[in-house]
Amino acid sequence: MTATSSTSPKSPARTVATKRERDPVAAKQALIAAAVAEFASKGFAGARVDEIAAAAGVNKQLVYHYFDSKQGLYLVALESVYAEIREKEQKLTLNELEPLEAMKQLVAFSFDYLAEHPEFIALLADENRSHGANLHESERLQKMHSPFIEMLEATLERGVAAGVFRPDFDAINLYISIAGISYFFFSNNHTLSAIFGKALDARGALLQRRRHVIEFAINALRPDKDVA
Amino acid sequence: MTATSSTSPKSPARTVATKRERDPVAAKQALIAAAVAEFASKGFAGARVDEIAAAAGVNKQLVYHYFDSKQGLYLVALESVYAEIREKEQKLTLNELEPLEAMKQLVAFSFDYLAEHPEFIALLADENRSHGANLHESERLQKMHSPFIEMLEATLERGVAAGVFRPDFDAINLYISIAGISYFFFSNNHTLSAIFGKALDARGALLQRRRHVIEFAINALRPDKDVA
Amino acid sequence: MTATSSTSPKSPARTVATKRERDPVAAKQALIAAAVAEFASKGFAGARVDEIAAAAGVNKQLVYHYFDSKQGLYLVALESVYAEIREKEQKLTLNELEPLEAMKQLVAFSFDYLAEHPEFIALLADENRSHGANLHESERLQKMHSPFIEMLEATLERGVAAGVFRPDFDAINLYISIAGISYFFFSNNHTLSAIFGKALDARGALLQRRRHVIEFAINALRPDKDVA
Amino acid sequence: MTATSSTSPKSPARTVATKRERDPVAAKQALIAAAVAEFASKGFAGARVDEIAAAAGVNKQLVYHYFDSKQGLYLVALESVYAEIREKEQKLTLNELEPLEAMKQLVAFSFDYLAEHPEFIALLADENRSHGANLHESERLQKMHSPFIEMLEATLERGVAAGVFRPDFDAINLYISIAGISYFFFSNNHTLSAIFGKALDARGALLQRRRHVIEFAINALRPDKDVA
DNA sequence: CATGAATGAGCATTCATTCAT
DNA sequence: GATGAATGAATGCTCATTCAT
Repeated sequence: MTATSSTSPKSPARTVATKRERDPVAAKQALIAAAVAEFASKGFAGARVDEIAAAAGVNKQLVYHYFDSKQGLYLVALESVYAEIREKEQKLTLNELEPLEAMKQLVAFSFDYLAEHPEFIALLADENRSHGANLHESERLQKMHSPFIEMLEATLERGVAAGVFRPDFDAINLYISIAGISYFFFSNNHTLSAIFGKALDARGALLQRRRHVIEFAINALRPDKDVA
Repeated sequence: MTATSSTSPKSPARTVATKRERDPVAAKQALIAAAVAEFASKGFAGARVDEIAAAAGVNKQLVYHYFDSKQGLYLVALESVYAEIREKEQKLTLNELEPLEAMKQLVAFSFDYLAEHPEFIALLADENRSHGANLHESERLQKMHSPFIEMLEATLERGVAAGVFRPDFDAINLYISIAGISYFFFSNNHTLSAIFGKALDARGALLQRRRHVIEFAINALRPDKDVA
Repeated sequence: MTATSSTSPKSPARTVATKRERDPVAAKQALIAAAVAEFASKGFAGARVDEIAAAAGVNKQLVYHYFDSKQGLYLVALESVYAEIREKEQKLTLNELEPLEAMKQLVAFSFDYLAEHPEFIALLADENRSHGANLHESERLQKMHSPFIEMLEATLERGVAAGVFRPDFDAINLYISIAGISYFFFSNNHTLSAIFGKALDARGALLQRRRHVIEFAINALRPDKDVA
Repeated sequence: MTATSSTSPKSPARTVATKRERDPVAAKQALIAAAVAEFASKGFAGARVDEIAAAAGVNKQLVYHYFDSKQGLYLVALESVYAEIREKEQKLTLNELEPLEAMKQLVAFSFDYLAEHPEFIALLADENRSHGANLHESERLQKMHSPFIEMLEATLERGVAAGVFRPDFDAINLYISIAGISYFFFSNNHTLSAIFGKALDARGALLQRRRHVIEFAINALRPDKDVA
């Protein structure tokens, strides 16, 4: 990666002293990206600082320079995956859609995001095994409130008002249920495939699951009857 | 746990107690129990053979004597937690209940089991991070077919026939959805608590979730309308 | 090996109580044979008691029962290979041959024995690395005087008297030289093969070496001149 | 040995001495020297990485840093002893001597080198027990062709041409014989001493053997007769 | 900032040996 | 005697982290 190229070792005029041969920001980003990948595939304990540095193409010392410790790097990696999903969530604009369609998009989004970000799931799993210790430590993470839950709440209310959603569900439980039907499929894809003897990571199974998830969630939300 | 059971010192007065109750089966069980706990709380890579042996109250070498390697012990630990849930599943007798009630019990069971067995979730998570590698290796695990899915299928069919369940869902997707709404709540309890700023592991939150889960699932299963 | 067969567990009359289900002598022999092989191929430190017992088809405990320790077994193994060569040496009857022919046979014997007993060389090498520690410990080994050296001495004297051997060599130095030209070829066969890029363990190389060895030794022994 | 050399503390007054002289080359050399000694006296399997590092006065991890594994260190140790003898051999200049004298020097050299380098013998022995496995692996070792054999061949040819050596011996066999009469004396010094009840490692025995070795070899090389 | 060297604590695993049955 | 269980002291090797340049 960030190779040693970058020419000009001793340029006659070192105008900008702050920016030397390497780009600190790029190095940092490379480390975080490598960390996310390594922590996701090996877990915190299984991940190796050496390999993260090597994968990022930087010296191991930089890890300690920038992040103090393996733990520190893990924290930033965690923040980075959270930041990314929050950013994606921001882009959802549902207020103009009618409740049913908006809800479908929310369900679809939570499915699609997980489908494309297995590292998010892996990091979450490790974080939960350690009782969310890092989450509690990070102030930044605390502040990254999810707009998703608010959109969901707004959409839910609109739908209830419009009579297309049943009023029994609170937003948090609904969120967990909607996320859960997608999350479990991805988080446990391998064990489920083994148990059912069916390749649930195949393209077909994925698309089929996506349809089911939306249908299942929407149906659960439907009001009891269209009482006359 | 630490096999302190083992009643009956045989002779009422044993002047010099044998240093250790020589009981291979107990030692093995103690190791497995300790392994389940350690692997669940630290993950495979984070778990320490030393600590497992210490927790089991046996010599570390016995791990290798009985299980060949840390990996071997992990495999048996995994099998043991699977065996336990399969055993519990066997005890469910739903054929005499009417479909709706049977389905409620299935949903409740999948919630209650996870509530009481956080180590099951933790081991599953680690296993999925490694792409179910151990699951694939173990023949015993392959043979531990879940009766749950069959019960679910039978119940689903009965309910569809009786007109109380919609016919659109296949059993596998339904299973994943039902399991998912419970699983995600427990597997991600800590991160969810942090995000929502709400103690989701509190007794009240648990009971409330349980009610929601059943209601959500049952509702999703309801047929489209009671068309006249 | 020494299988569990051996029938008749509870014969009505256990006349000979000393000989039970197994044959202690056979077990001991099997252990020694296995030990010779294992120690020869792995060295003392590299040899594994477990594997020796397994190869002998007996329980590991027997090693300690019969030989006290790994070291004890090694000692007996060493004695056994010495005993074997001494026994073979005993069978040489050279007094009736004329000195030259007798000497040729001595040289040939020392070559042939080594050719057929690589384990002897291997054990000697390990023993010498540890400064012959075991040799010094064993009284039995001390007593196993080699008849070879005496035969050599007698033959040498006869030849000198007959004018066919030069008188300058003492028997011990001669013995070492004769043994050395064969021993080095076998003991260092692999490194020599590597250095010379030639398979010195091939049948042809062996026969050629045998001829050379005899010729070289006999020639060295020839008196200075047939001075008139 | 323990790299205490390293003169020059540069600045005359260094208030706080650096904890350890940071000198990779010295550390490496110290490790190799310690490895040669340890492997020679204990064999590969008996040698302890801990003790090698301790003897070299460096951290154990450096073994793995520089040599990857115990095996890797062993290989380098082996290469180092080979390199040393090759270097010594290079210094022999025999072309100007007459064949007989040159041959005497060759024989004497092969005796003297072994006399002074018991570790060479010990490492060779272990290497041969493992069928020269390491020798085959090392490219560097393959390339360290011995000039000795070529000198021997040249000297032999010159002597044959001059009529002072018999023409029957090929250089390889001759090399093995010459090396063998010295090697065996040293390699098996302890067992020979035990068998003969004579301290063959004593100064006197050594000198006497040296004389014998030269005489024996030269005599073996003499042509059949000074035929008139 | 960058780099290789160095450290120390720890980790899975091995092994000769002993114990209990 | 025979067997599996058990032990404790290692043993080769790893890893996060720090140092020196």
